[in-house]
Amino acid sequence: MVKTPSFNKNGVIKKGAWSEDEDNKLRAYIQRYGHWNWRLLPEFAGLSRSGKSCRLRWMNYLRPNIKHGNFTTEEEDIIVQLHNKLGNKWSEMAAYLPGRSDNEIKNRWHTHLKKRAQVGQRVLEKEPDNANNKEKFVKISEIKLQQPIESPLSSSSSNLLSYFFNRSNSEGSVEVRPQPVEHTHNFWTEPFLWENDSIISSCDNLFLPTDLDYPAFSKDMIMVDEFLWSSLNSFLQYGDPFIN
DNA sequence: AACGCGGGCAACCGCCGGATA
DNA sequence: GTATCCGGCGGTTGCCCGCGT
Repeated sequence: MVKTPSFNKNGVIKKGAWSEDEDNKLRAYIQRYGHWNWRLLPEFAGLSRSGKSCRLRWMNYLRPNIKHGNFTTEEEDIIVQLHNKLGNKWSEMAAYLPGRSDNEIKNRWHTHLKKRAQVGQRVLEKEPDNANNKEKFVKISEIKLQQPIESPLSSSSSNLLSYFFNRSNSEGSVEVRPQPVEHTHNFWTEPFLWENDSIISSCDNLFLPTDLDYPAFSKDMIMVDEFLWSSLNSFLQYGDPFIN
């Protein structure tokens, strides 16, 4: 965690690295209510951050199934190949690399792969007939890309819902509606403000698998994760926040 | 041991496009 | 048609850390 100065003073938007406490607040809030409006979210979640900052933190670091750490050789090869085809379309590339955020891919490109690609290009220009080089780059270009994965995690709440319902319909229309969690707070009448850290830490467990009846027909629906379920749950409990 | 430097990465900034009133 | 809001995206910044001298 990068240390940074804190500017959290009465109404001042805080910038810089996120603390563990802030992460917990954001995670707990989104797991429970989803991200219905990024701009208003920090106020309800008790965070002195901009909505954009919250969104970025969630997308790049906190959301479930996000991968951190070293890229595999295969992932790097895919990035190089995708960059050849797409250019700097980091978000599109991210669709091909499950668990990797566009920011992470972009960083990886700038810190490692850009140089590698430039060196490779120079070698090819200098020694165009070198069989080994040709073989190497042909090999990379032949990597069979998977179809981009439609990631519900990078979509809006409403898209999440349509994703969910489309999937369930196409899977045979099994009744899979999760059981709503008993909320102790009413989202629309009560700001979601934390009173102390003990509450925050306990809220990490707000959304346990036992709160819902997971569908048995599709294992990967579970992987769609708690966030989708919580969004759906909020929808079922409170209706569409954009209509009400 | 102290210092400088560059790499790595998280986070910010500004712009753009879509949706809505 | 226009203004406004919001989310998303890509470029950029700035801080930390490890390594070399």
